[in-house]
Amino acid sequence: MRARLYVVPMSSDQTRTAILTAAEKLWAERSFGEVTMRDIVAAAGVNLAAVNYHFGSKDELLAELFVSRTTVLNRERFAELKAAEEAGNGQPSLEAILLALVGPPLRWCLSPDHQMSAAARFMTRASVETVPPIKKIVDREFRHLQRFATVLRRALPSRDESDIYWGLHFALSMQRQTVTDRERLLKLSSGACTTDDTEAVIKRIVAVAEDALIGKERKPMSLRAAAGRKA
Amino acid sequence: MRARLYVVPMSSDQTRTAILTAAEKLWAERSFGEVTMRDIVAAAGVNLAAVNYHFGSKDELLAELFVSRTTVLNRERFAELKAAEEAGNGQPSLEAILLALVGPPLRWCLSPDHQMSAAARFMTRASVETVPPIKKIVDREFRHLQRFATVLRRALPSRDESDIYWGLHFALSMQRQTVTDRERLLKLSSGACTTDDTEAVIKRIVAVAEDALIGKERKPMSLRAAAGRKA
DNA sequence: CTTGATTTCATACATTTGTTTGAATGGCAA
DNA sequence: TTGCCATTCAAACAAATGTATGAAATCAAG
Repeated sequence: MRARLYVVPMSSDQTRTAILTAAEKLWAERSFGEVTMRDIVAAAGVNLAAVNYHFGSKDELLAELFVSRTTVLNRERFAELKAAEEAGNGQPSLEAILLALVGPPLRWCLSPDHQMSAAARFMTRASVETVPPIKKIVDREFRHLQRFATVLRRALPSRDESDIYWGLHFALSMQRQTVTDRERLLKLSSGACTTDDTEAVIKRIVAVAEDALIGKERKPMSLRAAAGRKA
Repeated sequence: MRARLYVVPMSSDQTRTAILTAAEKLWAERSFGEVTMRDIVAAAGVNLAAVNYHFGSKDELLAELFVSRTTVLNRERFAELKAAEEAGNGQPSLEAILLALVGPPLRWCLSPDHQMSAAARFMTRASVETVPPIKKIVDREFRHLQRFATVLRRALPSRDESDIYWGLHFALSMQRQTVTDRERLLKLSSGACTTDDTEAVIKRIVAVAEDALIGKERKPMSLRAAAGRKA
């Protein structure tokens, strides 16, 4: 083909976007330190100096990308939550709350759109990253989770504080590990655990999280020695 | 103090152990690439060349450490599983199976012993690492999880293949995220979610995993719009 | 077309990285 | 002691990393 010996300059925004896209894709699969600037610019098809020119530094690129995604994710979550609140006259159902919490990131991850899928994996990977710019942003995330805790508390007045937070923690645990381990789970189960039906997966996780939060007024039927009650 | 200007040579084993201990502690908190050999040898109080001399390379150090911990962890898990099988005349209870799966790593993590605690965090961090030597070892882990899947299948003959693996996945999800997010959860809940009572935490996770695996013959009582059945 | 600001580019820079080297040190058996 | 092997050590190595530089190229306005 008529290879471009000299790359035709993109409009500034195109270069920025190309970098962000490439970086996200790479960081979705490898950790921050393992992805070099040269990897990024190669994948983006731009010059090495472009990252520093447009973002200042590698750290700032990561921060900007992470903030950007976090903002969108939170917007989606709270939009769903708000819709559920209105549908329930101010008091959303437990199921609706959990759907608003774990639905958006799972839909990203399981989406056939590679970009969204990468975004979800990037976010979960970045949130365990210990590089300074991330830690700061992740800490800010607390505020958002607190709001979910508040709504959950109202929906489950009989449960005490720790039950609420443990339930929140378990819901997020399943969501996050599903994002990161989707492939592994598929292999482990020899293909039994597909994630083709996104909403089915989400419902499955929400159902378990519901049970975790509601507690056990369920009585077992099968072969189970009397499960020790919480000491 | 009488500082050793020239470090008194340790017996070979002491140096090896010091390196392993230091590396594990550092890798429990930062990712593979973010911890340098100089960090490790400084923390271990040994010479820079010691790592290469005793382990060959940074990769091999990581691999040896990871294999070592994995071996011990699996031994503990299967010892508990075997004990449960014998106690149940070949058929361990669902609770016992899950206890054998998530109990050991959680006991490590929540242990007051800093070494064990670091080991647990190191393992979960390492298992998401993408550096080649780890990927190979993690893949080998499949065999072990398969054995848990087999036992679970026998304990729950009515549930189909995917339910078993999803349940396994959820149990491990909660276990892993609890190991990595213990501190965050404590802060998020303003101290409500303590992990002082290790066995209580384990029971909590096992209980949720049980519910996930048994399914829902529970009927809700509270304010819940008819939960949409799987479309 | 010319001008001036913006963006791209090849190249170079200073650090930091994992690793290697060869001399020095220690313990221990002969 | 002597000699030998394993270990430790300071120093240096090449390679890779993030960043900076100044010239070239591009674009938009006059």
